[in-house]
Amino acid sequence: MQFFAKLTDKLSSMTKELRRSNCTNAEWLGRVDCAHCQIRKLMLFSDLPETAFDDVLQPIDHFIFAPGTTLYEIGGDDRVIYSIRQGLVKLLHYSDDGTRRIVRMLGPRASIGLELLDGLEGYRHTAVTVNKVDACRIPLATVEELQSRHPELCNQIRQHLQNHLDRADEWIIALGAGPARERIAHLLLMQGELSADPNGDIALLGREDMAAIVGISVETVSRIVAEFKRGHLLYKVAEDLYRYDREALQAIARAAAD
Amino acid sequence: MQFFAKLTDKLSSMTKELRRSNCTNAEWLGRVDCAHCQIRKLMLFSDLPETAFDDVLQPIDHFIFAPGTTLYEIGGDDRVIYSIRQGLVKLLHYSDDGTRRIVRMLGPRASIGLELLDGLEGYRHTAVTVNKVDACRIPLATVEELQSRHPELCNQIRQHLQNHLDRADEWIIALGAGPARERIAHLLLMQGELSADPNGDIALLGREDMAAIVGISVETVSRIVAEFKRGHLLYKVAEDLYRYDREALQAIARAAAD
DNA sequence: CGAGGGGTTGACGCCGATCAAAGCTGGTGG
DNA sequence: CCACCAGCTTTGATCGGCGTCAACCCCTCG
Repeated sequence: MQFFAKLTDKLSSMTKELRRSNCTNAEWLGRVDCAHCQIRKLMLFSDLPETAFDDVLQPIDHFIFAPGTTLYEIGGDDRVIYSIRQGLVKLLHYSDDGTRRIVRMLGPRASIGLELLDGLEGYRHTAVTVNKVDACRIPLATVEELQSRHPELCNQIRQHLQNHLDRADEWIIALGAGPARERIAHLLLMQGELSADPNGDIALLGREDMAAIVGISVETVSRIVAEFKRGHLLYKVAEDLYRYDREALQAIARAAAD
Repeated sequence: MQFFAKLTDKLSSMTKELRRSNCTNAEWLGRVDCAHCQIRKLMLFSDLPETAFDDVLQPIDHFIFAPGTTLYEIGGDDRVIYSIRQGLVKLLHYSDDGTRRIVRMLGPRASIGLELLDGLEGYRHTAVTVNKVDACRIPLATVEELQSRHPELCNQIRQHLQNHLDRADEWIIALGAGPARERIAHLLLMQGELSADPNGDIALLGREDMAAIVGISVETVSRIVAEFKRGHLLYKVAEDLYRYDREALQAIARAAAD
């Protein structure tokens, strides 16, 4: 009996997920057991004791999302947030003429959708996976429940928000002004720092995404990236993996902007 | 005895303030009695009961700062935050070539300096008053003390951070891309919405500040603003107070960006 | 009265947007 | 297996917007 309840629950989670994902499929990895999560100490719930998760009412699910999957849409309110374990998620905003602007790029350890805690406005952006993304989907009610029992969670949430804010400011300063080549240099350097790779190797984004990030045209991005490649400031070290000349890029980036 | 302690305390507050204010003077209005503050319900401490302030260890002071006063500097850590009651404060970032970029513009009800709660990194920006600014200076220790006794304060802080974040995103989307005239139009509209004035009348910023906000040159800003004035999209209604043609500016702003 | 700071305007050149077309790659179906 | 196509990247040509340098105006303040 219990078994059936759990099963239908699982299935409804999956189909709901599949419906929301407009592009591709999501692979459900199972109900999460946070208490024994290997990387919990790095994530949103790092401060909580293991016992905190014993009796949460709404379950946390663990997914792997294919590239290009929409996790949520601006204005929507699925009552869930996502904690990213692996991969990249872009937060975007569509202007009414169809122009897309990428506002933030989030990787491992980040949480997205926290703006729902604020009340009735819904998600502030559309969130789309860039890579294959490994993430936990946490019901908002669960966050609120945990917070009411463990007020220290609030500090963790605050730090996550502060982190978003710092990234947004960096975005404005480094990617929002100055000549195109400086912005691209900044972008590559930022990606390198964000990268999980010890060498700082990065997976180049599509030109369209890069254009939407730094706010210039696709052609210009392509020209500059191609130029970097020709000058060996950027070269392939593996399939979908590029290494860059940090010194040189920093010199370009520093030319006129921070 | 107690009286003298308080007095010297006051004086040290004042001189410290005067030292930090590199441009102009700050007028000290006195120690604050939050419990009876007329506008507390609108501010950071809105959720707290009146009794919460009975025995805070470090005092909250109330100042009026002259235009151009530096409240704090990037990287510094004065262990205080400011709650803005009236006026405008700009948060800026200097690039190493001397370029300034204004990252946020904050008015009544906003709190600045909350990033100190996060730990050891200090202020993330330099904060400078634009107008005459009426603000309360709250020691960080007081915030932490109040929060430990009233965990619900954390939600209020979270909302303030979320608000900053929303503003930053808006900044990126509306002011960080698109042709110069669209950005200026957006800027004026944003100012109008921020304005306390019921008609949405605004005090025009200096051209240099506007340039640092939208990331274009002073001359271009001047040209565009002058053009707006010539076309009566923008006209003076009083000393230092301008009204704008909302429809027309929105049309310009919508041309290609949000 | 002169000096200085902020705003406006003009002239010129370059960066980057736009339009257009040609490689390149992977997928699909014959 | 190859032909073909679609999508992405690269490259070229052209043109307009905006940065830059410079002069001038206006106002305030010493």
